[in-house]
Amino acid sequence: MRLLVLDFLLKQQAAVSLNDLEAAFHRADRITLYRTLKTFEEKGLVHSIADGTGSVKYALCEEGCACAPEDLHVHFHCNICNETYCLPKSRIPEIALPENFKTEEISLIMKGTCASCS
Amino acid sequence: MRLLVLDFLLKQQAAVSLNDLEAAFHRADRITLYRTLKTFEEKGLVHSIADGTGSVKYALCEEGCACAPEDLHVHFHCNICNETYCLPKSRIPEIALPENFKTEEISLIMKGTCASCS
DNA sequence: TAAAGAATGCAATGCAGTTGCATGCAAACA
DNA sequence: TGTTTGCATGCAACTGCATTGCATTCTTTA
Repeated sequence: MRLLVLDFLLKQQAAVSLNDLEAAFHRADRITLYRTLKTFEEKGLVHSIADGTGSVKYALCEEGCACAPEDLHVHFHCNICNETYCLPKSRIPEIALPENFKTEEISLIMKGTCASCS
Repeated sequence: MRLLVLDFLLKQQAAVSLNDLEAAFHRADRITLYRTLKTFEEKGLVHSIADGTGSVKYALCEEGCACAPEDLHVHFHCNICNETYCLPKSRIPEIALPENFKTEEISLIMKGTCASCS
């Protein structure tokens, strides 16, 4: 089952939600898919993206992607096709913070129209 | 009631969730507070922040804050005190996007430790 | 004062995420 | 080879937050 999910993820251009997975594997149980994603996330295979749509998306980590602050990329949510894409080439620039603020995580979500829909 | 909520918001340093409001106004109905926030948001008085904690936070808009892409500030969520702050002085820098991607909204959430908790 | 419109409160719904428990499979071990 | 142990799967149920419908109350205005 996990192999099937991994295979499915490899074929995706966009990040997938639990619902997407469920639709693709209608024979499998929602819970199993959920736990599969959680396991993948723990092992560092995928990272989760809260794109503000209410449902968390998951995408495969790139080679050497530690999903750590120093290796963060931008996520783009298209309002037309409702897909969320990783933009590994768009790095998050350094942000000036007030004194004594320590960053552990950064999440940058852009919303608009993607290349396919414009 | 709306005046009370507005007054409460004015006193806050951090963004408030619906639960925060409910705790502060335990005499008022959750739904009323919810609709009050929605109304404020529609009118441009507050902006909503999805900080990834599962509950949406609201904060008063600054003077002249159009909450538009060109006027976006950073939000900071402290993992210790669980508060979410607006950092109006930390502007979101220009991000290089792939060809034909059009941005309409940007949301940048940083997580870590705030000044009070460090 | 009467009527119209808006605000409030109660109840109920929907959805996403999550957990507990029982079952089944498969590898490790005696 | 038979047993045991651990993990994966599936079902059911629960939680929390957001949201809507409907009835009631308040306010405004003619």
